Amino acid sequence: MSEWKLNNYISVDCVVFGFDFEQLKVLLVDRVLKDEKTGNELFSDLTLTGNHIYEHESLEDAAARILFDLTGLENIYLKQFAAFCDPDRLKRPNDQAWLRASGRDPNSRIISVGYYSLLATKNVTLKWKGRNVKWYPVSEIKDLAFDHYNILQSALVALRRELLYEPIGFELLPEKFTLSQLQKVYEVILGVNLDKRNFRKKVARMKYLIPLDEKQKGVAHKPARLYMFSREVYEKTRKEVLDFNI
Amino acid sequence: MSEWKLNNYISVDCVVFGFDFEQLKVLLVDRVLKDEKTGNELFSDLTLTGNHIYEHESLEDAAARILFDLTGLENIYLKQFAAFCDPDRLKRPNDQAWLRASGRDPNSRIISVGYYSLLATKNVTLKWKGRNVKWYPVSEIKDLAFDHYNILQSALVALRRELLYEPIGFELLPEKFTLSQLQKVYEVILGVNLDKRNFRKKVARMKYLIPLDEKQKGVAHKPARLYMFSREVYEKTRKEVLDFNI
DNA sequence: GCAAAAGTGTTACCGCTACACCCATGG
DNA sequence: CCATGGGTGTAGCGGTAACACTTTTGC
Repeated sequence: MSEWKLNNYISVDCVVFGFDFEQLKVLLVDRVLKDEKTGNELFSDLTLTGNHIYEHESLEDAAARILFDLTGLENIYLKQFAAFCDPDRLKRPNDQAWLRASGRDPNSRIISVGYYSLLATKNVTLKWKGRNVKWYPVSEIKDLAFDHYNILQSALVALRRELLYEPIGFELLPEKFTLSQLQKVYEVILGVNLDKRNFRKKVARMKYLIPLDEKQKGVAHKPARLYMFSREVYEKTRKEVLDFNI
Repeated sequence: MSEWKLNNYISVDCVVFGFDFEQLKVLLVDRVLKDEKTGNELFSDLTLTGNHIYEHESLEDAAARILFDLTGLENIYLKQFAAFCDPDRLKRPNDQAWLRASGRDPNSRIISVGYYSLLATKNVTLKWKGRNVKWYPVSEIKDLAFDHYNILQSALVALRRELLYEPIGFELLPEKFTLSQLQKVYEVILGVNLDKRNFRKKVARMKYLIPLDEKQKGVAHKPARLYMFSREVYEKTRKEVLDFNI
C-alpha cells in the first residue's frame, strides 16, 4: 500500500459555500462525458468538488487539500457534516457510464464524507485540474450528478443549524465587513427578514464583533463602519448555551 | 461481490446510550485476546458495539441491525453524528494484535461511521454473539479500544447539542415517565442543576408532552403523574427556532 | 409519624419585537 | 439635489431565574 496512492473506497465531497453580498452560492464542476470514438457529447451535468483520500491522509486533510487546489486558500472554515454511503448512490445511468469511462469499477461501494466550507466569493480565483469550476446560486440548483444534490441539501441543513448556534456568519465575508453585510448572510441563509435595529442590538452584545475605526470607501451612500471577528475575545467570553427546549 | 458479504472497509460503530434514572450509561463489549498456543490472556479491554456493513446495506440499516442484535429492539432513536477515518485509528499495539488474531489486515484503512442511540436501560436484555455486553456509566470510562474513546466523546458532544435543541430527552425513558425523571435526563447529560418549578413551566408550554390520568405505583412518596410524548402533536405545533446567536 | 419526592406561584429582570426618521456619500 | 443605504431609541411583552412550603404515599 503506497501512501501516495488514492484509496478506492473512501472519498470526500466539499460543499464550498460562497457569498457575494447577495446570494448564497456553491462551487460546482462541469462533468462532460464524450463518446470515446465519435467525440460527441453524451451528457453534461454538474458535481460538487471532491476526491478520494490518499492512503496516508485524514478526511479533514483531504477536504483541505481539495479546497486548496480549488482556491489556493488555506485555513478556510471547514466542517464535516455527514457520511453518504447509500448502496445506490452511484447507480444512475450517467454515473455508471462516467465511472466506467474513467476506469473505475461502477459496482464498488464508495463512501463519501461531506464537508462544507465557507468563504467570500470576492477575490477568489478558481481553478481545478483544468476543469470548469464556477459559482452557482444555491437557490437555482435543481439536480446534480451522483447523489450530490442530496449531499448539498444535507449541507444546507447543517449550515443553517450551525449558523443559528455558532458565530460563523462572518466566515462568508471578507475579514472586514459591515453589519448590513452580516445581516444579509443571516437573512439569505435562514430565509427570513431581520430588523436592522434589533440585529445591531444583538451584535452589540457579542463583544467578539469588534467595531473598527475604518469605513467603507467608494460607495454611493453614507459609508458603513467596518467590523471584524476576534476569535480571542470569543474564546474568552463564550458561555455555554443553556436555553434548551424540552 | 456477494450482497451478503461484509464490506472490508466500511464499518459502523454504535454508541448506545442508556439511562437508569440516575446516570447516563453506554453499552460496551469485552474484548479479550488470548495467546493462541497457551490460552493465556494477553489483554482485556472494552469496545463500543459495531460491525462492518454488508455490501447491500445502508449505514443506517447496519446501525439498526447492530442495535437489534444487541437488544432485540426496533425503532430505537438513532442518529449519525460523525465519520472516523484517522490513518492511525487502529494502529495501537493491542488493536493491531486483535486485528491480526481475527484474520484481518492490520494495515487496511477502515472508515467507521458513528451512530448514537438512546434507550431506557430498564427491561432491556442484552446479548451479542456470545460476547459480554454491559452498561457502563459514561462518567467512569477512561479509555477504550481502537479510537472508541474518541468516538464516545464525540457522541457525547453531539448528544448534548441535540438535547439542547430537539425534544429527545424522553427517548432515554420508558414510554410513560414522570417530569422528575425527564428533568434528571437534562441535568445528567447537560451537567447542570435545574429548578423544578421552572422546568415544569417549560414543559407546560410544550404541548407534545401529554399528561396522563395515571400515576406512579409502589413508590414510598407521593406518586408522580405520568407523561408521554406525542409525535403527532409535536409535528403539528413545531415552529422554527429563530433565536440565533450571531 | 417520618422519610421521600411531588407539586405549586410570585417577583424582578432581561432580551425580543415592532416601529420611523435623519445622515453621509457619490453621481 | 437626489438616490442609496447607514445609523439610531423606546415601549410592551414574554420568558427566565430565584426562591419555600404543603401534599401524598410506603413503611
